[in-house]
Amino acid sequence: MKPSIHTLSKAERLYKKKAIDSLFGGGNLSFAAYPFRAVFRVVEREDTPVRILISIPKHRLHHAVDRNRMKRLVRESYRLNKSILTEVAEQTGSTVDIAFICISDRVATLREVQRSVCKLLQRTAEALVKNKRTK
RNA sequence: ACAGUCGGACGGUCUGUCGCUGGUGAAUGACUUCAUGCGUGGAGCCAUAUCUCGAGAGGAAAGUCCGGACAGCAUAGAGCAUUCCACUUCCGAAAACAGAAGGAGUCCGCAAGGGUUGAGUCAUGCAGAAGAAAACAACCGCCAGCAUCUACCCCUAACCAUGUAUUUUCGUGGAGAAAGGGAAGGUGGCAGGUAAGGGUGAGAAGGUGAGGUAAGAGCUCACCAGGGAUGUGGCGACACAUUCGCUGUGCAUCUUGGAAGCUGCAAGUUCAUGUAAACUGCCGUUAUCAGGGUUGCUCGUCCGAGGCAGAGGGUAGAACGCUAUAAGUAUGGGCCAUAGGUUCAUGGAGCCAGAGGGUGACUUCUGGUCUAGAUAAAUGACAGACGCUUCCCUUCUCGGGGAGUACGGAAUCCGGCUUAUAGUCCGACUGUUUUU
RNA sequence: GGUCCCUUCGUCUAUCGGUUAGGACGAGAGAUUUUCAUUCUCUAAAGAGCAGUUCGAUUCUGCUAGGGACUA
Repeated sequence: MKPSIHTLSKAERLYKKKAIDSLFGGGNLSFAAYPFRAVFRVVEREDTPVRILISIPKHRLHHAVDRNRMKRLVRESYRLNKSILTEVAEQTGSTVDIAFICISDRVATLREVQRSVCKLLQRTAEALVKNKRTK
């Protein structure tokens, strides 16, 4: 096992404006698991199997310090648990764009964030498998 | 001891595991080029699920309230507007400011201290409600004069009573005119004087008291507040003295002096990708005016054959700007009274640039270097220990346990201001109480 | 990041520094009606917060909080 499996480089992040517009514009599937909501979309295979985006609305957490803290917690829990989704995506041979959106008004603990992110990743993986079967 | 004032400094530390950003060196891979004995080797450049090394938020990074650097555009000139500043002197590691320091006036505080600001007001306009009136006047009221009236009061003749006395007369008391005199009063009278009073208000002709007057009035005087002039002191704001009776409050406008070109790193530059030189309406096209530049307007001036508006189409990826090309420490000294910080010098090892030496690893000299540079936006997460504050148990300490450990995250860069901050430290002071 | 703007009854809004802050919709009470609706009458209800300037602040100034627009 390679030591660098829990990583998060720029290639794993979603930063192109077009991709973000299509992710939020069309009717893509979404799940909610407090304190987060996930939106995802399956596209043709590119370099990386999964690309993520984290969004903390300013009108929910006013201070920049709180937003930074929340975003870092999400990044950390995704980094430690991303194998749930990446393995499925590798098998199906497509790229998944997924966005995590904060729907909480206060800063959560690491345990809450980790539970939420794991749940969202599992449900996304299930939906991905189902989507491939229907095809 | 308690309470308080001002100024300044700090604002966690260590270990482990896993990550992020950009960088040095190595390794691997792709491409270009040179050499070639076609096996490869050298150089350049790019990349990374690799390795190594060291770096990575603040005192306010915040608010965006001032000012500057920097960038683009603009800039012959004249006039008029507009905005900002406004007690005074002075200051700088580049400059500027609404900044710092010292000083002045004024208000608050027992005090240490703190807040605040007067450019000018001659002319113009306004001032709700209340009040007679908001400064021009008018009204009520007060007052000497003139006219007129009086049933009231006083004096007096005649008259009555009484006393004295021969009588005239005289004294006392009463009564008393339509005549006379006096005093006082009246009149919705006349023509005047009235900065007292009319109690309301932020403000009522500067305030208080005395004199004065028909009544009053800085009309006069004393004291106090302000202003003008003169003199003295001060660089100055101002202060003090003398003198002049000069004196309502607030706001706006106006006037005076000074300053200001506009936009802001999403400025601006380059590469890549892509589209519509199409459509509709209006104005104009060779001699005067469509339109544009000239900071907001006008004049003037320059350009000028296309311009303006509507409705739409397309891109939004990357690089530069951009964080010096290049590091942290140890010792000693100076400065800020001290805490902490800052600066200078030196030492050895390190890095960068240039020059020189050596076949080469490398080395010598000179100069420099104290470092965040992300871009859907890194600087982190978790665990443990320590430190600090406070509480409880034990109590001489030691020790054990619980709780807390703030405000807040760079976005081109600096100098200020303002606002938010758990806790700690240093210096200079003030007041009260107790003891000596 | 930069440049600007706005906060007034429950909602939408008006206001030249000077009354008891006006209006519409909505709410409540009453009248009309057999009842409901309509209609009519009446009532309650507001200056984002804290300071400053002023005799007096919703209005002017500063700070704080919240909301919005434009800008490659």
